[in-house]
Amino acid sequence: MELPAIYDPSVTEDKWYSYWLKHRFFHSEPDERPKYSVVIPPPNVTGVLHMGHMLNNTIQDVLVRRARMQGKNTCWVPGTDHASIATEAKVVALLKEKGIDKTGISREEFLEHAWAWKEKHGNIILEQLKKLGASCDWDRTNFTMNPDMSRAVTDTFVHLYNQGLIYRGVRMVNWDPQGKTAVSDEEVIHREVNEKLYYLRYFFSNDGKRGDGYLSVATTRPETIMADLAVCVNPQDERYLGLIGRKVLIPLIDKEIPVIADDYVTMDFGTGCLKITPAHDPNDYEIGLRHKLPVIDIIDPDGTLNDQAQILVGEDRFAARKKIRTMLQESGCLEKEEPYVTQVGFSERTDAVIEPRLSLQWFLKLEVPAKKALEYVEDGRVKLIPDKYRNTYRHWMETARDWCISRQLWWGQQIPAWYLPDGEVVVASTAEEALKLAMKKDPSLKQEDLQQDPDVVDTWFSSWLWPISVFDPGKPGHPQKTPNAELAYYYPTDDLVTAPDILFFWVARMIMAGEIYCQEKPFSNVYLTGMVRDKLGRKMSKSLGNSPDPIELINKYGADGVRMGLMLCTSAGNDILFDESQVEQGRNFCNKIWNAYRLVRSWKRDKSLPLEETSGQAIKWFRQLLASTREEMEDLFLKFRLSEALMLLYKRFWDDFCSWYLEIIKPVGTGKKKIDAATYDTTLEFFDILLHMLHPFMPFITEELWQNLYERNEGESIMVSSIPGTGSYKQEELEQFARLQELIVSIRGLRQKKQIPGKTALKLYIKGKFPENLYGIVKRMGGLEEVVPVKDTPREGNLYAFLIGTTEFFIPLGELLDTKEERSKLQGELEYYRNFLATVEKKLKNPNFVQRAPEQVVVTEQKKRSDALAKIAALEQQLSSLK
RNA sequence: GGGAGCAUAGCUCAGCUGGUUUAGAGCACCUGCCUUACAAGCAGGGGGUCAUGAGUUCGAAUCUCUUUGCUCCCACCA
Repeated sequence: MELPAIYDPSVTEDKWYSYWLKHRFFHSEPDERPKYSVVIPPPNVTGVLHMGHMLNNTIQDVLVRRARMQGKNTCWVPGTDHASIATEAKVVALLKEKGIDKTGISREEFLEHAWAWKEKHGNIILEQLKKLGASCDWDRTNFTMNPDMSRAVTDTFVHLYNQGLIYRGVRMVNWDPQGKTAVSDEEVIHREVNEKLYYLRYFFSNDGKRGDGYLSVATTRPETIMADLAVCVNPQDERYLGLIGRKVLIPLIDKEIPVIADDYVTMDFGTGCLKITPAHDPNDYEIGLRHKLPVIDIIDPDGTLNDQAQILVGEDRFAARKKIRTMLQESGCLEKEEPYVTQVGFSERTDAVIEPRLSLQWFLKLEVPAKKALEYVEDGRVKLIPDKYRNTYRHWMETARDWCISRQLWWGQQIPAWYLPDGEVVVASTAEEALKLAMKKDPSLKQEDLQQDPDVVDTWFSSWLWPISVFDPGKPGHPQKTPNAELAYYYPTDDLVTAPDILFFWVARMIMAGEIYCQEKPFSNVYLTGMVRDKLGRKMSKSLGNSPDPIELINKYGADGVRMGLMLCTSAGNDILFDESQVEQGRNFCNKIWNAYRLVRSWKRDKSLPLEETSGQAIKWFRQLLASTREEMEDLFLKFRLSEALMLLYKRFWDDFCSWYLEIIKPVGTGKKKIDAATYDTTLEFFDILLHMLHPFMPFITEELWQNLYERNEGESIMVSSIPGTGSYKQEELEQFARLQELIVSIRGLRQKKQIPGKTALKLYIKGKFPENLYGIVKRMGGLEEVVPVKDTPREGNLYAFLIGTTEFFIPLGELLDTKEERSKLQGELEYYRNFLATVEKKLKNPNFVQRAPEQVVVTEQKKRSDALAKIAALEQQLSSLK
């Protein structure tokens, strides 16, 4: 078979992916084998694959493929999330382009558009994952708004309501004026913003007219003054003691409001006077409650001022701020303004400035679930990787406030609550059941008398059920129900791979749902990936244009190359600085593997040839190296140190297998490609093992070569084949070989330095310990004609001398030896070892050290001393023989 | 404002339950090579007072504290 010198991923990747699909290797059904299950963090159905997905899904695929090769019944469940607010925003924008206003169409019409859009774009991201090689069980592809998934959400709502965990109430919520919906605390992102602090004059009231004197009140939100209901000072504040109870006038509208006192106010901030606006500030709301103030809401859901404001009606809150500033100035009520840096909340999804807003919403009590979910992590039933996230996790779980779960949107699961004409509410899974409940209160009621709550639940209220409902959608909402066979087999899942920014949104809540409905964790390990940034450490964003298109990268470098590039620079929890050069390294590695295979394939197996000593020794060494590598790999995977595992394989393949093993055994001489059968067979076996170890990281090229390695039948695949055994290893023998390598590197270095061509054969004397059965390899790799063991330093002149461990080596160089240079080299080394000896002896002469240090450490130091002494003696002798 | 984490070679990182010679890897870099597997390659090589200052210790990259510089999380003092 003639193979091209350059590996071309484009001819293999699609071929093998279709092959895997055709033979349903990704599909899993419960059986008697041990299972390994993973649920994908469902990407937004509107989403397009970005580098974060690439990283995340590569990691999952590596874990999944490795488990599968270990013989586990492996199930990776894929799917997408309906992402209510993000998707709804997209659909609204899309309709707007078509000239359709959401407010002008019915809920049903809107949902039709939304579903149509989902059908058209919803699978893009999953198709992209296939390009990456993701071995998901596509038969199980799910969607958080599939009917049975939605049913699970509804049942959960009903169950938790009946448990008294869900309640409805008026609360100050985070309002997104762009999405026109409430959002949870976690969906608000605080950013520092340069604003102004305005100092406003609230004149004392003289029967509703401006009296003498005023209170100066500092605020960042002058547009809300019309909703003021008091000015508040600290009761301890001597400046204002006599003023409590007096009335002041709101600037511009001259409305009379009282001066009240509350401990909340800090005396040394601003002027010590705080305007109280209960409708538009959470703290003011609390103060308002304490002082029984009414509430005046002047801002509409879309962020514009309403009639209640009296002035600037219809203006957007920020436009109103600008205008009111001018008006205040003109009326003499703006005392001064100063620059002020403050934290402003933005909506995670729409980036609109969050407006605190009083509204009637549904809440889920988190206190008890959070406490239980904390225990899972604290006692190690759920492990976070890296461990540092335990602190943040604990902090959040200890301070979690009730979760606002209602959203004023249409795209999502509608809240299963029905209102009776008298305003009473019934909560039930279906309209019929709701009617039954309602009729218990009033038998005359009919279906049309009931009004379903128009809101939907938060997306996370569906995704927190994901690891349960993908297996058994009937289980959420029904803690007593016996789990179906799937849930019983696959749950809890093994590993979850996700980003730390949704640790609370999602991970914590899945643990809560797991506890509530299964009394069991949803997964054992949570591997938290870092964020993918560009090489300058900046976040990848569309506006910066620094985010590469993953599909283009795959087309350019191959999926294996991209996977390797990502995996090389990922350590759990640390952000990864992505640079295309890493992907290039991945591609180069593919090419290396490819060419190693080409070399092996170019040989002719010849049964009549005997096994050469050099090959025998190389085989013995490499077999042990593989055994020790597998042991290391086990350990690295256990600790989720995936980049290190890959780097280890990279070095084993490139440095050890290619540069040493293959170079030692490869047939030499022109045109001669014959190789003895034993070496040939063993080399294929080694190749087989290496391909197996590499496969989780680089599935395509390994499958391609594995298929070629031996005769294969249709239906076979590396991904479901077992790894050949490697046996045991002896550490001393590996170390011995490492010294052999060091010797050869020294000889090559000498050649390089002295410009001795490879063809010029050299002679080597060995004084000291060095196994004779490795002479052959030394000769071959070092280009030597003779290796001579000696008892004493040879008498021969012009010897180039060097040390490895305590063994001395000499190479006669004749004219080439520069005695002066040689002497200074030896003297340099001598100085080094003398200094070294000095530090060691300093330690050993220190009675404190000898007394207090552990015996083993002292022994090591003594060994260091004797070694150094031996080396110094050797060097001195070499030096004297130079003269 | 509170909390957490990080700082080791030009870059990305490992080492951090203190003691395996005087700190490692990959990439990048430098030198020499188109040696019929691979120039996406081969061979060789240089490069770090482990951010700072102090302390604990016989001994510190590793433990404690100080300073500086980044990063993240939490927190609604107008």
